[in-house]
Amino acid sequence: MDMTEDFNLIMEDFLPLRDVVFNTLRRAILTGTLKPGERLMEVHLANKLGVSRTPIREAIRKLELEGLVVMVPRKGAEVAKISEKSLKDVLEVRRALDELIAKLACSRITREQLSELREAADEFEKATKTEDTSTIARADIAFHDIIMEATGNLRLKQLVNNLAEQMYRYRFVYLKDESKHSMLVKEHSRIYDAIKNNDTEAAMEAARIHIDNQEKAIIAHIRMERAGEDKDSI
Amino acid sequence: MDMTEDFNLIMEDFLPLRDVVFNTLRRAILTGTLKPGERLMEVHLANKLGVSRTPIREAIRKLELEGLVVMVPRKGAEVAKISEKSLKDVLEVRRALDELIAKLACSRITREQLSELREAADEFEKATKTEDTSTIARADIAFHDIIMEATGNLRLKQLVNNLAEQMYRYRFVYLKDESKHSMLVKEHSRIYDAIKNNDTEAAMEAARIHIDNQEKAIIAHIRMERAGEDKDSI
DNA sequence: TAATTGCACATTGTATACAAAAACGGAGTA
DNA sequence: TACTCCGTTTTTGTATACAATGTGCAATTA
Repeated sequence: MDMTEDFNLIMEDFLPLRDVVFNTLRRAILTGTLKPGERLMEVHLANKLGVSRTPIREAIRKLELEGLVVMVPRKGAEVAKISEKSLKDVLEVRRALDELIAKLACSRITREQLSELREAADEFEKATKTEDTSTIARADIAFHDIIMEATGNLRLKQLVNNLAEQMYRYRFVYLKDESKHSMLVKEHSRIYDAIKNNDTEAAMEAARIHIDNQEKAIIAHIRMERAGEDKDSI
Repeated sequence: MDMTEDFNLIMEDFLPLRDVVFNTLRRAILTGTLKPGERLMEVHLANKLGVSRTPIREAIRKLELEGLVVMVPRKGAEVAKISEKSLKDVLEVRRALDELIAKLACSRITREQLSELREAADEFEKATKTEDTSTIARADIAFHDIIMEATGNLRLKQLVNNLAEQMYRYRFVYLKDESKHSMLVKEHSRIYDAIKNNDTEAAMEAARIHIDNQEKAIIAHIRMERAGEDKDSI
């Protein structure tokens, strides 16, 4: 192999190698270091990461079930391609789940969580002033994590995390556009207000709008990206 | 080991052994042959199924990500315990997804699918007359599969399948009770009518009621089961 | 008797070896 | 040139070997 990919083992001490490899490969896929359609060859990865084939294979089994890689029989694993259709599918589900999250949060949020949420919303507004996209992204995640936590539903959390990963590489898209920042701040405020007032309908509506806007930005971005690239896979 | 579990390799020809093992173990867990908390010891399973440890381990990695087994570090895998809380979490999510399915099916179902759905509803009614629970279960699954297919959302299908598995062993509970059969038939009819008339609100409502009734039956069953058993795990 | 140490064994974690199938390439032929 | 056949190589699929860690039991000691 001529190319030297720029990823290395993510050392999380005392985790089994398979999990270390799993996290490493997952991050590489989600950040785009491993590109859609790229083959994952076991010996190659094993040499690159300095482990044997066994942990590599076990990590690939998990990535397979997570949908990040697809297996071609007797050929091995390759990074899953993300079509516009599959992204729309994901967003369709996320919309429903985000509405559920908003609804549950309304009835279950505690006083402390509510004040944390207020702070997180303020933090987000402050972050949009810094113009640093990754700071903004962190603040956005923090805000939504609090709402997620308030639902008290672990399974829901797990599912949404998994779905969120599928669109990870597009997260920055809708945060980079400064003209949208004030709108995002307003949307967060609406969500906060609705939850505070225990107004289920308003909370769900606000969550829906929030996702809709993300969807528009992401789809637009993908179309652009596709126009500039080669063919049918994004 | 003194006990002889009654499961054998499910032979699906030309699938890699790891997938055969995966299906075998999954079915064993879902049907209760492998009980919650039971340890999955690699050599034991390997001998029992007549393969080496490698496919066993790879199958376990997938079951792990699916949530059917949990790993205890340096101790190995054991069948996940299902608490009432986690089941409620699952059902809460399923309710939202089933409403989404109903909504999408309303707007996207084709003429053929609609007539298939009519037939499936009739088949279900017929099945309830046979008194054979597994026949009824099959008919129920067939009915819901058609609606699922009509949504055209693969990701949604995948998620719901996974969630459904978590409650698989309780599926029979709400189908065994004959007194509920006429109600189930009515519920299916309501769902069919709503979808046929493209009445989104009614379809979602009907789906919600359908799940609510399942939830009640399952929770009641679990409480009974728990009362008759030992301790805190179901 | 109760506690503790140490050893043997059981079990997982990781690496390697072997088998089989598919991909590749080159020689030969029309 | 285009095409096919055949062997070589690469790569996955499966099995086994080795390492490391935990667990239980017995023997020893206070």
